[in-house]
Amino acid sequence: MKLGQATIKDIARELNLSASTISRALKDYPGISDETKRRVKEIAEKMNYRPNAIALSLRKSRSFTIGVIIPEVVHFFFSTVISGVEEIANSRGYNVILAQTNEKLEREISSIETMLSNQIDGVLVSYSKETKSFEHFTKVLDQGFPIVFFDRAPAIPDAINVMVDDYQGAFDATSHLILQGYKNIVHLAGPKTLKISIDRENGYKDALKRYGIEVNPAYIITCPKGTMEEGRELVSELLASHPEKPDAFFSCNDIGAVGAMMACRDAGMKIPEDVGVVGFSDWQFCAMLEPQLSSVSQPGFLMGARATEILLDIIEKKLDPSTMEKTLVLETKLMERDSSKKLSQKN
Amino acid sequence: MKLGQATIKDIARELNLSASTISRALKDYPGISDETKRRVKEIAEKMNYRPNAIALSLRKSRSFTIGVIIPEVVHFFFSTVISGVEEIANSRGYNVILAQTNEKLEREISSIETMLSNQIDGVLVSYSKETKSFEHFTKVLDQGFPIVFFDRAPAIPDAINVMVDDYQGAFDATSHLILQGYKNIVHLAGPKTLKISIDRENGYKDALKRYGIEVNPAYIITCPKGTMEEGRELVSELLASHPEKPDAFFSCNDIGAVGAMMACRDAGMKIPEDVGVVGFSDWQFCAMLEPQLSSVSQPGFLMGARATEILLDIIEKKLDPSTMEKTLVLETKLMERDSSKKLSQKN
DNA sequence: GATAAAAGTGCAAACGTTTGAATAGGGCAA
DNA sequence: TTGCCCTATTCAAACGTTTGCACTTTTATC
Repeated sequence: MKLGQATIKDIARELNLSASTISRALKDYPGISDETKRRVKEIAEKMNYRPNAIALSLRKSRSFTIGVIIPEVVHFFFSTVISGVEEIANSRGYNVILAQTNEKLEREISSIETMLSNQIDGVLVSYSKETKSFEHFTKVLDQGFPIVFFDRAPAIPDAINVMVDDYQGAFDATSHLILQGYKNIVHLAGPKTLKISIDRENGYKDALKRYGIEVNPAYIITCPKGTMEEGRELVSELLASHPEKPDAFFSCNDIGAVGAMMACRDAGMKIPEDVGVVGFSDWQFCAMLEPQLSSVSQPGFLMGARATEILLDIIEKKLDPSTMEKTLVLETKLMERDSSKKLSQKN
Repeated sequence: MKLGQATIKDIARELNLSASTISRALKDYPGISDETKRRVKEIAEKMNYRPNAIALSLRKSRSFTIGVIIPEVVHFFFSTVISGVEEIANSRGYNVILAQTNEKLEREISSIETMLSNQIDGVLVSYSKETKSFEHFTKVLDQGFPIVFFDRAPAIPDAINVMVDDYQGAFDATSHLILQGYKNIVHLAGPKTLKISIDRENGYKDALKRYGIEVNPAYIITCPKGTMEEGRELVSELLASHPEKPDAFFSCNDIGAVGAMMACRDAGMKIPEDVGVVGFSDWQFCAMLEPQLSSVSQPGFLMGARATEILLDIIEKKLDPSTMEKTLVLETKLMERDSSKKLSQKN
């Protein structure tokens, strides 16, 4: 009948009761007669009553909504993270509001502003590649607002992070290549603004050192864009210009690894016989390639889920940000596939 | 100083003015002296004032938030849709709240309920595979609440849809296989609950008829799960059991197509010489496979963007749902790659 | 039959904002 | 002085809930 949604007041009018009685009856508060409760619920049902969460938010200064700020949605890893966030948030009665920054600092700043305006209870952030200063985060953190960072850990003291052991993952991947008999291992590195890039590079370097191989700076190629074309081009150039050709590639991402595979194929090199390749992230398609691409798998869903659990625990005061463990490191797992299996190939 | 955020009242107290004056000053209403405006803005800035969008929502009965209900986030196509939605919503000043159903009807129903409770202004929906009855949508549509469906069009008269021309895409893909000289074309079909599955199957059938090829029911295999393993198994079985082996596969999704490619390889058949394969959706990885997989590309970003534009236009009354065009069909594009190029291979 | 306790319900304020209407003070013409 | 119009500001209600307190009525106790 009415235009908008039925409210508590409408029910009150209908039954000649006060709004407070309706509110209490609906919530099964003690002190309301069973008969009244029954009638209220019946009418509520009939009028298709749906509590107005906005009014509740205003009253309680709690919105039961968390924000997620992410560089890109169209990204296998991040989409798995979102999935994990959504799953936990939903199961604990929270909504998820989403913003993607497209790796732009400006979008990051405006997103967090809008979200705060919308009274979110907390936010999960993976900051953009452009972000070098973290004031827009510290400003709100200082006000006691809960932020949990994931994947990309910011240079903020005492910030709460959920990340993957990028160093160890890279170390494992590089070690694996060495143990398979590859000697000249090139690293396709990510932008230096991201801690994960640096960690992965360090893992790579330390693995080489561990096995007594000298780190060759010319073998570390930075791929700022992280696209397949970029990887393909840079690797092609390297192969063309370098007298002693590299015989393995460890890329900081899977897409770059595919680029490397293509460049190698272009140069007539066979994978894994002539050259080994390992990627990072273990995107879905790794198992579909020919040969299947070895990669360091990152538990995206788990990361999203754990980060959300921590955030909600902080929001609900089950966890105290000042005394809690600040960093949660999740383990990676090297998925050894054909692209790096020189040894088994020899059999 | 204070615990929470500064409010209009705080500014009012600070300047010994009333809340209404502050509100008007901040919005540059006429009738407020320039001097007052200046002072108000200065203090607002200093106190780090941030308007409370929740209070505004309550007042205006408008939340400037739209919902997106989607089967899965970890899905290339859907993630591109989300990206398009986010882009347009953001540029027009709206928030996006996200829910994934994991293809469960129950989640779909509870998601829309929660969103309505949260006073969203409208919702974009791609319904789940489990959904057979649409009452939970018609109920809210009848109340005049704006819903735009995308990709999967529901059986609801007058519902507003943005979809892809699945029929034409399938027709094109099948025609392409025929023109390349393949004769026994198998179709890996999707669940019959989805209109897109039926449309694609019809496109396949009609293309066969168009070229005078009889439709063989045994060549239509339904893959309810749509996983790679499922495709691989079903195709392997078919190849093993069928005396006259099929020489091409048109799959209703890319993952199934990869399964088919693997099964063919397992059976010692060469792609594209012995068997042609075409997928649907043109996921990122298609161009990374060996051979590269031909596929029907769906404009996911555009679909998200257009659906959002339509939804916001309805919300903002720029478009009238009763008189507007109900269905927007976006074109697909066949990406012809090596997996289906028998002819050029022969040269 | 008085008194107290218990049961059931209503009042009113609060959350932060907007907005139509009212008010105060000043200037100016008649 | 009166009357009128400006300008700048305030009042108060409204959006839909919740909740401490007060109020009425019934029931129990002595």
